[in-house]
Amino acid sequence: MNADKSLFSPIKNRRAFEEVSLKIKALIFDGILNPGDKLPSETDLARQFNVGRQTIREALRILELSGFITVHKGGSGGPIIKDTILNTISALFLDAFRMKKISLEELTVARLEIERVVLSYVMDSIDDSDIKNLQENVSGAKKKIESNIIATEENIQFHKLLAKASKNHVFVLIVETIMAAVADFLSRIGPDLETSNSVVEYHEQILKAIVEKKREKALNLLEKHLLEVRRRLQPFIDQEKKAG
Amino acid sequence: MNADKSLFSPIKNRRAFEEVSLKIKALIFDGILNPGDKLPSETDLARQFNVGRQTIREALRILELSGFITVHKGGSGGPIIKDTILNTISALFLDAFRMKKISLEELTVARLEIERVVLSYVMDSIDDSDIKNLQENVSGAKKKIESNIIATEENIQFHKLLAKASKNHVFVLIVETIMAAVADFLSRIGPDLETSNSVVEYHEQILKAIVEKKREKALNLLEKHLLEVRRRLQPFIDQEKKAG
DNA sequence: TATACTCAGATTGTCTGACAAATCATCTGG
DNA sequence: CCAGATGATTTGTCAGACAATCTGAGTATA
Repeated sequence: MNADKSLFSPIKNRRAFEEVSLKIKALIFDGILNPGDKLPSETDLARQFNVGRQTIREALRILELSGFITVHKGGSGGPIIKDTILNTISALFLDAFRMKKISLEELTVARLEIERVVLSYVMDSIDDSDIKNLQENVSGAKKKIESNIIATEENIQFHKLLAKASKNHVFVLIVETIMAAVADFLSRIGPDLETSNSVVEYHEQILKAIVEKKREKALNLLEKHLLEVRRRLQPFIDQEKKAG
Repeated sequence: MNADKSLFSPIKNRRAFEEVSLKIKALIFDGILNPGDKLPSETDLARQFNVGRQTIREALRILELSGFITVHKGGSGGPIIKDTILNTISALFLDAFRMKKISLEELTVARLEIERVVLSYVMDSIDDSDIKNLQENVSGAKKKIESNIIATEENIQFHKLLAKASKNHVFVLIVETIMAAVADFLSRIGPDLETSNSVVEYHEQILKAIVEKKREKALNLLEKHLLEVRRRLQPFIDQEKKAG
């Protein structure tokens, strides 16, 4: 029964707008269309593909949501090829988290393990530019805390910068995705100033250990930091389980 | 300059179809619409939202691509709420891989590290049903090999089943995503029968070690297996670097 | 009774034409 | 050289129409 599928592929089930979006995607994959390039206007595309404008628009919606293009209104506007496709993935993951397909506990467990791995790569691959970015992040966060302002944004960013220092796009993608979900959750519970301060202090120590090339110390600090985060989230995890 | 954004949020920059898709998404998040539920027809939705049908269609395209709904033609067809949103993420990741935003080397490195972590969780959380699935997978692959048929599909599936046994949806998602990219790559280079056979033998040994609860042995086997895979891919990694 | 066929209704898929809104490049007056 | 008006371009949206497709009920047939 499995053989049928490979022997008789569907004749032509695709809708026109799918066909169009696939064709444009193929042009991008093949390097014929490159980031920054402008696509023709909707009317032109409709004429060239010999379909209606509505069909083109639905194809553009797909390409837009997939992160391949952005669309601008007005004179000399229109669709242009984007260079960043990666960040669109986090949005979908966040949807999944919101739909409770992923629990807070699963998220924190996975985060702990993955960040540990990432940090061990960071120890070998970090460069001066990464260190500078991280230092600016921490000092910016400290400044906020001194003015009694919660530094959630910087604290999330710290982990993304760390991932970037691993020089592996897969790690970057995974961490960004996880942190997007974490940020969404934090925005709902609203962390207090004292927590935010404690987090910044951990970040500072971790960064210091990284700069001093003290591998074990950095890993231990990260683990303590994330376990501490986990401890603070525990009530919510319990609550989720009870509601589940 | 950052404050502006939070103090004065845009009045109403959203396009109508975005508004519609967000509203429907919200209904799903809030549990008012549940998987299996049917949405009204496009014409009805247009009337209820007081917009044109084209606007509704563009909103539906977004929801469809995001994995929230499927759409069926014909009588008593129309859009219905889906229950699986997770698998749509792999598709986007695959796009990123194809666009060379992610290199084969980054992918194999990340895979090695993540599968190692996942396996260590599997050792504690695996149950009889998982073991049964894995055993069926391996025996199915062996049968194929005996008939001189390459068992790529089963070999990919093995790692997904392993992730599932970790009982953590985040791990499942990450592994499925990575394996989708691996499968795409393998389909392009077409692995030979001998490689496929070697892979199946590794899987068999790994599964045996898991069942026997020999943690270290299982982890060592997995590492050897993935390093072996890496070795076989090395020519392509070099080639990619040269082309870079 | 059970099976196969037909047909009407519903729904998506697509095209065309139209107009409003937004944006940019250019021109114009100071 | 700069500020504002202006026209052209392009997206965003609506309305109406028709084809393609699917469902399900009804009907004929064995």
